[in-house]
Amino acid sequence: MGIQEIATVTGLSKSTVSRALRGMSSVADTTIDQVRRVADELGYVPSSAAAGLATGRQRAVGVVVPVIDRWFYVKALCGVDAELRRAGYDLVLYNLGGPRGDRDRAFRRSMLRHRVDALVLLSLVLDETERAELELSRHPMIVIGGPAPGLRNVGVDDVVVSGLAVDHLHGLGHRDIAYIGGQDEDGMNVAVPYLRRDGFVEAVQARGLTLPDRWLLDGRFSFAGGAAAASALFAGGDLPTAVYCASDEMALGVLLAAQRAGLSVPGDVSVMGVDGHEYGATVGLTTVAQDPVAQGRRAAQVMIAEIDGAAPVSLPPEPAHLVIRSTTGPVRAGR
Amino acid sequence: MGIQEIATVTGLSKSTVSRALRGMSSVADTTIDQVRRVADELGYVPSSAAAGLATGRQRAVGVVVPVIDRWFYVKALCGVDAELRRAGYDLVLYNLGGPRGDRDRAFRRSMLRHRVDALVLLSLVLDETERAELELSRHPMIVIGGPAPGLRNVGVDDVVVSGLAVDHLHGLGHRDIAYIGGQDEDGMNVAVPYLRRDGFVEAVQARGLTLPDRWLLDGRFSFAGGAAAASALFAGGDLPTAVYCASDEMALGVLLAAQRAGLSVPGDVSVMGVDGHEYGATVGLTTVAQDPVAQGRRAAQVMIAEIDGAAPVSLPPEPAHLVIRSTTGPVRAGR
DNA sequence: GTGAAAGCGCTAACAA
DNA sequence: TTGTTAGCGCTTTCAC
Repeated sequence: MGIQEIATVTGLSKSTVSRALRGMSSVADTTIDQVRRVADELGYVPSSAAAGLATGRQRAVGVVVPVIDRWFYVKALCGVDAELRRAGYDLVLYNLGGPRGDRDRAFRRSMLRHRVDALVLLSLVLDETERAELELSRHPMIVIGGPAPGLRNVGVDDVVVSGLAVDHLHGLGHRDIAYIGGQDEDGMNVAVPYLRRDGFVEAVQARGLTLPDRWLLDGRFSFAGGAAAASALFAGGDLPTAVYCASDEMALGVLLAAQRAGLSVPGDVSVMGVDGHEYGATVGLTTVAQDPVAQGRRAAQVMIAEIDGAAPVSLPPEPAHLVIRSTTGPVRAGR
Repeated sequence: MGIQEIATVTGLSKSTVSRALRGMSSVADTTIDQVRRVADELGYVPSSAAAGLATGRQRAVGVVVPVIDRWFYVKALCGVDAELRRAGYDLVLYNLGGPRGDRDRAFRRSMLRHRVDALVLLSLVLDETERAELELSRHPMIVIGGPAPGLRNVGVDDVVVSGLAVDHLHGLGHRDIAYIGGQDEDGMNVAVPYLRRDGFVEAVQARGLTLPDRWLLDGRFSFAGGAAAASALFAGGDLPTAVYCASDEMALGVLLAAQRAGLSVPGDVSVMGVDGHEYGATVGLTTVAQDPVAQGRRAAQVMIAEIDGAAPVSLPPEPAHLVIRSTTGPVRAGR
C-alpha cells in the first residue's frame, strides 16, 4: 500500500522504487517498467502528504477569491485551473465568502498551512495585516484583476478600457453618454470600478463633452442593478444617446430596461459594456472584451515558474479590445 | 518555525505543544495560553502535510467538476465551500476540463493521492474504470445532481420537476406545449436532461395532450442554444402556446427569440424554465426553482460526517418548487 | 498534566 | 544503476 510494499515485492530498495516511480533517468528502463507494473498491480496510490513533507513542495497552488459566483472569477479560475492541470499541480480554492465571511480565520487557518506552494489572488484587496501575514509565508503570489498595493497583478488597463469605449461611441457621433458603474459590494477589487469610471470621465472630458452628474449611475455591477439604474435613467427626461456600462452584465440589464421603456437599441439609445460575457454575443452587445481565462493562465504560469525558482517578473497589461456588435450605432439625426 | 521551536522557547516538550495547539483538555489552561501566545509571536504556521502524514487525515475534500463555468456547478461549489469552511476543511478543486480534458490522468494523478478525505462529484457520470478506481481509494463520496449508477446522490427529482412545470402550464389552459432541452455536451450528467424530458413527455401524455416531434427541441442547455431553438420554432407555422425549457438559461434565450420574432410573452406564448437562475428574477421568468447551494452544503455535510466515521446515509430528493412570475399566463382566448 | 520515543510514507544526500 | 541512512514536522502510544 506504500512504496515499501513495492520495494519488497520487487526486491528493490525504497529509494530505487521512489526514483523509478518518478521516472528518474538514473534508473534502468527495465527497472522502471517493472516497478510501474508492480505498483499498478498493487493499486499503489502515492501520498502527497509524505512527498510534500519530504520535499517541502506540495505541488498545489491556492486560489483566493472574494466570492465564487461572479463571471470574472469563474473565468479566471478556469484559466488558472487549466494551466495548473497542465503542469500537474492541484488547485486549492480559498473562498473568503464575501464581505461578511470571516476572512481572518480563513487566512491563518488554511491559506498559510503550507498546503500550497503559491497563491493566486483574484481581484483582491488586502488590508495591511493580511498582506503582512501573507508576506510572512514567503509564497510567491500574484493578483488577477485590479492593481493591489504591493503586489504584482495581471489584468487589463481599466482606464484604457473606458477610453476605447468612449472612442467608439464618440466616433459614432454620440455626445451625450451616460455611465453605469458603481461598486460590487461582494468583493470586486474596489480599484477596478474607480479606474473604469475615472477613465470614462477623463475620456469624455478630453473630448469636451458635458457630463451631468445624473448620468453617472450606480448599477452595482450586476444584471439587476444595471436594469434598475437604466430604468430610473429612462424614466427621467433628457436622455443620453448612449449608455456605457462598466460591465456586460449591467449592459444586459440596460438592454432589458430599454425594452421595457419602449426604447429601441441602438435607434433610440446605444448601449455597450465591458468584459466579453457569453450572453453578450447572442444578444449582439457591443463591448470592450477582455480575456479572464487567459489572465488566469498567465498568472498560473508565472506562479509555477517562480515555484521552480524563476525570478519574479513584472507583467504588462493584458489586452482588451473593442467588439462592435449591434447595440451601438450612429446617433440618430435630429438628436 | 515548527512545533519544536515553540517547545524550546516555552521549555515544554513537542508533545505538549502539539496538544496545546489543538486545545486538548488534558493540557493545563495556562499552558495552552502560553503556547498559543508564543506560537503567535513566532509566527508559527502548522504544516498540513506533516499533520496529514501523521494522522492520515488531510482535512480537505475534493470537488470534481466536469467543467467549472456552468451556473449549477458554480452554485453547488459555493454550497460545498461554505460548509467545508465552517468545518475547517480545505477544498481541492478537480476540474475534468470538459469532454476533451484528459480525465484519466486527472483521476490517477491527483484525485487519489490521499490529498483529500472525501470526494464530492458534481453531476458526474463515471465509467466503469473510473468508478472502480475511485472505489479502490475507499474515500467516502457522493454526487450532486443527476443520479449516478452505484453512487449516492443529492439532487432534485427531475421527473417531478417537469411534472410541476406541466401542471402549472396545463392549469393555465395550455394544451400545446413545446419542450426545449437537449444535452449539455460539456459534461452535465447525461441523466438529468433525459429525466426532465421524460418527465415532461409523461406529464403531457398523462393529460392527454398531443406532442408532435417538432415540439421537442434541442437547446444544448445554453442561452445561445435556447435562443436558436426557439427562433427556429417561432419561424415555423403552428406555434405552441407555451414553451417549457429544461433550464432557465435556455428559457432566457427563448425570451430573446420571442422578442425578436415579435411575439409577446406571455400574451402570444408563455415561457418557463428550471433552476432559479438570478437573471430569471429580474426578467420575471417563471421557473421551477431548485437550490444548488443547499445541495452543495448538504453533500459536504454528509461527507464530513462520514469522514468522522458516521455511517453512510441515503438521501431524500432535494426540494424544487414552482416560482410563478410574469412569463407565463393563461392561454389567450381564441387560440 | 507532561515527556520520550516511535513512527506516518516519502525524498535526498552519500556511498557503493 | 542501486542501496543506506537520515530526516521532513507532526501525532500518538506509553510512561511518569
